[in-house]
Amino acid sequence: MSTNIPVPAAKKSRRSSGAITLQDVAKLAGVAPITASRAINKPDSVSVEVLKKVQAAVERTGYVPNRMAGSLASNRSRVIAAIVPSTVISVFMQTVEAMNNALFDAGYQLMIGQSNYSEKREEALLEAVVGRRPDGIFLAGVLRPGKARTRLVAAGIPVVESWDLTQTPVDMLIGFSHLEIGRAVAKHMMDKGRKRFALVTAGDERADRRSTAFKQAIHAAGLGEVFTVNVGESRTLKSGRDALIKILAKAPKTDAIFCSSDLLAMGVLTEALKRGIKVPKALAVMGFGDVSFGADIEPALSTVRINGSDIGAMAAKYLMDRAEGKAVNQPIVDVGFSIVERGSS
Amino acid sequence: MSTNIPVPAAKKSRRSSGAITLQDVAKLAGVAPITASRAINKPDSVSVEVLKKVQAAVERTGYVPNRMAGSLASNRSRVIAAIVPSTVISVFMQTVEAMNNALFDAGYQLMIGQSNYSEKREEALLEAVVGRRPDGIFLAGVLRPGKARTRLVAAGIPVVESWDLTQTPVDMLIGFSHLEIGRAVAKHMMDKGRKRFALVTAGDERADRRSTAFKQAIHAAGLGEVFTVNVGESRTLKSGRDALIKILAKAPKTDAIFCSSDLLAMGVLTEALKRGIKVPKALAVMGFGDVSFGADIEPALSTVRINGSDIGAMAAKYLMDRAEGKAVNQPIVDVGFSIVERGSS
DNA sequence: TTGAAAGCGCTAACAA
DNA sequence: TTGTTAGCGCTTTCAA
Repeated sequence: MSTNIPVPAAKKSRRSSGAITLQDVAKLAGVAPITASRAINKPDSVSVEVLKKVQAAVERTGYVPNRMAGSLASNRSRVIAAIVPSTVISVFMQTVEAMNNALFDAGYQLMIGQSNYSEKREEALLEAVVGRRPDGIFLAGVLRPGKARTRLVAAGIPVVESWDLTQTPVDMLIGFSHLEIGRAVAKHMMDKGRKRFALVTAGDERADRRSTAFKQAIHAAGLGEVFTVNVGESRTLKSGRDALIKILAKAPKTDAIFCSSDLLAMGVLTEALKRGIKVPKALAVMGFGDVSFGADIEPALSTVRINGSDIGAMAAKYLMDRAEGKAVNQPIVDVGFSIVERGSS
Repeated sequence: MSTNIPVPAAKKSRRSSGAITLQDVAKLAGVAPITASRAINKPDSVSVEVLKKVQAAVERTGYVPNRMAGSLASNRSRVIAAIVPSTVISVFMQTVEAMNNALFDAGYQLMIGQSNYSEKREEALLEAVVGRRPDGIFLAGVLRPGKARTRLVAAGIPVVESWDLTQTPVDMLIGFSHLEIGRAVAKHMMDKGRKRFALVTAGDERADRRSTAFKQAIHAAGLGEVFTVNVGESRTLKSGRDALIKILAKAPKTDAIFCSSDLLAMGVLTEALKRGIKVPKALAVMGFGDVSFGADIEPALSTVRINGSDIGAMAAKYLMDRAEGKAVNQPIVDVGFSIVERGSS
């Protein structure tokens, strides 16, 4: 039995990958490569007859277009890159999920890089990512001035910075104010009649800003020192437990604790539970991020809610719009936050 | 002041992206493009003099190599694609994190797709991903026979399937036996003297297999029915709480519950705590996955531990080895699991 | 509606 | 060690 189906196993030339190409499909369909390309990408621009022939050829050969070649020729990769500090139990993953869903539906693909909260690594990642010529870059955070920032501006790739505000975004920005969050949490706690405050905070810049604003608001109200435990890179539940132990030892009269993440707050709750400290009666606890299960633990965790999915969906839309040459109406968006009062405060 | 630095703003040709190219760098350095390429990619293969000139030109122009063009020419993308069911609080993210770290260090990039536990979407994702010509594909799970599988085999791209075992992997496999896990958990609980069992399980195939094996082991020991709550797609802590309520209503004598995820198990623990049910005295609870904070909650969660990071690191290594033409010694690996006995069982 | 030609920016292959 | 040439597989441009 003879067949015209190209045999991928037998490489055609030294350099070829051996895979079925548009060329093969075109030959089989008896049309020019560009016509086959049109039939596949813009079926409307081609006669029904040609369309059928090409589709048959695609089916028969199992042709999968090489998007890398297409991207090179069209200067559009349909790839969006996201750079996040962490991919495990991270508040950013909701955003990534929402982006990924929106992108997939539009035929885009997501590249992901994790900086592990290291600025140096973020720069290296950015450099690597720019080399891939993505149509857009999403950053969980705001880029500090520096080489990477300069380069990103020069590259002219659409960028969405997020999860923060700045007067000088590289390009687009979808964020909220950490300063206002610190104040709002302080106000919430003071309104509840709390008098002695503590902070449990991870060592990153945004958490620092929430903490600082929190402290300032407390001081402004004349409510004295805020005992602070910095857990550094250790953003674990265990760190939250240990932090409460420290607080109990050094500032035993504390009646309200603001944690820089929900996981840390859960640690505080866990340790409080173990020691029989009544929450919220004797101690109010608030987290940050609104982890999905925070509402269902006991006591339910009060927290600061950020609509991470919204950020992701908007970022995807903005980036794709820009990739397609459309202007983005409102390139700087403050999505705000909400104080979610539940059982723990 | 005159300068030879190419101006990216002024596009050179209609088609060009306008970015600095290797050509520009080569011209500025006074060498051929291929020589500039060598200076950048294999500095050892070039004279010190040339190296310096090229580096200076790169520095001066801010050149970032276009990896897409490089990939097309060399037929090596240095991209690995990972397809996972979910990216949020998912047991797979540890694996993704480990892969991402290993890949980044070697100059690779990770594309990520989420199937949302849908087989249909997984197929679509696979098709899209193959078009990007990644050097390797990582799958969280084993691919069922079907069109996608056939196509993947035909594409000849190195593949690692994972988190499961099969006699017929597409290519490489790094997994463990869900059947043995079900048995081991049953044995663990029976050894502890438990008599009446329940299951709280999400609606996916691997969880089903653990559950079935668990039930069979219980039956084989003559210990009667296992009351089962299927939470479907709702893999939340809340579902775990609701499940315990159901169990208490329909099978109140239950003294041991095996949950298909740690989050479900935490839900069971939470509800038990609220109702004053003593864990582990009156009720033993086990989860699956060993979420990072399971050891630090109260009571600490007994679970089945999978070394997700190991899977990720191995997968990255295997895939890169294969991309570089090396053979992989042991393409099928059973990484096993361990029963982690903590406070809840 | 279809096609021919000419790249996209890089590297493999071969030659000097 | 360096360079010339010829692609990689696709799409833009221009012409019929």
